[in-house]
Amino acid sequence: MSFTAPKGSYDILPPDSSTFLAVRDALSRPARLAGYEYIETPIFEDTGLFARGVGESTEVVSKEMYTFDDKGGRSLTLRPEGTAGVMRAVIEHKLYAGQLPVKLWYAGPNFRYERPQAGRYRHFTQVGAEAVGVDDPMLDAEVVALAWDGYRTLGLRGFRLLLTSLGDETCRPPYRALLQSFLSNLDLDADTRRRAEINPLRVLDDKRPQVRAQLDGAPVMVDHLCSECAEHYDGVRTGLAAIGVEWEETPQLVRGLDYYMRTTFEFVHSGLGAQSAIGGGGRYDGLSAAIGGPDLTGIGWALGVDRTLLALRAEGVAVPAGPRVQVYGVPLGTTAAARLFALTAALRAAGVPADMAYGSRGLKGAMKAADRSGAAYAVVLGDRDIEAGTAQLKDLRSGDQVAVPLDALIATIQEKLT
RNA sequence: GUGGGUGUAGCUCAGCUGGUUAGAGCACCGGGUUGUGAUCCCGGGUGUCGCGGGUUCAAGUCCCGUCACUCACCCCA
Repeated sequence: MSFTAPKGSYDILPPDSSTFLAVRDALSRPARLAGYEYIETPIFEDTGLFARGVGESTEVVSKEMYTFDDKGGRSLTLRPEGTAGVMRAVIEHKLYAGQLPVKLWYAGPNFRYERPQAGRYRHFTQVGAEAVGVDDPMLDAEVVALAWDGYRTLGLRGFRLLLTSLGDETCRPPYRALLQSFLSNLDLDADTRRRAEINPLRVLDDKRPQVRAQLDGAPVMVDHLCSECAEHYDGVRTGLAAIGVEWEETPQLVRGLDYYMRTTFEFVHSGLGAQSAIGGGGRYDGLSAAIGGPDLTGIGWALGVDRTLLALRAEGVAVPAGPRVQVYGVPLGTTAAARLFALTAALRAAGVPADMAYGSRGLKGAMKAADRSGAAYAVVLGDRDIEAGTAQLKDLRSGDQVAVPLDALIATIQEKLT
């Protein structure tokens, strides 16, 4: 009997795992620099939170949730997205009672029961940011810009920002009715007809040519915004333009979660196969009230770490990984090994990433291990050296080797590494 | 949920219309050098040919089933 990672999940292994960490760090850095503070919420929540927050009509809730009963009979669900849990925490702990906006960022796994394919997993990792409690179009622009900066600083270039406004409770219902009457005159299959009933906006995003062909001239939300929404949207665009963020007006942009309204955006990349979105978000002013909280506005995004990695690979961008070991100890014999063991610990205590050869590999094997470790220097120590009170310090790049007094070794190494 | 593709060594793959001991490159291990890596030379195959059944004198190769992976539809980060 042997086991493999469950369908749709995968292991993040070295050496790629360091890139994974670096991407997660880089995507969240702009938010951290902008006053967003870290929040960590449970990976499972009350099933009702997602049903009401994300929306019963969404595919995510209706067929993609990992739901189970715990031993106490509670219905819990592995989170399919991050915003609902964060909003729940904001409400539960009354974070909105302090200064607004409440700015939060988070990172972690999410779960959706979907058929896996390139860039789509059942267990996927997102970095998220949310700004709650202030309805200012400039805040929308800030949030969008934070994601933009994250991708840019990673070295990603081939991504595009799609932007639109979904209107609000004033202008969306009449538009929705208008769209539904337009769609009712089209030749659509039963499945799509049902979708037109539940969420007609989503039909606009259909990729199939036979559907696309009929969508010319379909009414779009941005042409039917109420004056408040239109003004808000103008403010967002003015803000983005002011800081050099480039976007593409995309009226047919639709998000999969019901809570989005007004500002809505998606970052797409062409290098991932069929799954083009590497991040997305928008304004969710109705979410708090929908899950029993006060009337709180909010705007945020979630960026897919897995998909960003695919995009980086597609562009051939190398992400600088964290520091590897700098010094590697090569002992000859047990006496020397004991001395090197203590020396290695002292190097680490002095802040120098260090490792050494364990087990009886022999000198050749230990040197090989030193080479593979990526270390800049090897410290070779044998009985002969101990007698002389020195260690052999070898520069693994040049091959130069010098004898250094043992009591000056750490200082010498620190000096060479700076 | 629906459809297509692929399963041979740790990895990437070769193995022609079935034919006898299953291969290559890389990686890995050992030696050349019991005090020196990366380079070089020599040696080592580390394998349930995904799994089960069938056809055949003979199956990695053909057929059926099954599982896994993968790509796309759908959906979405």
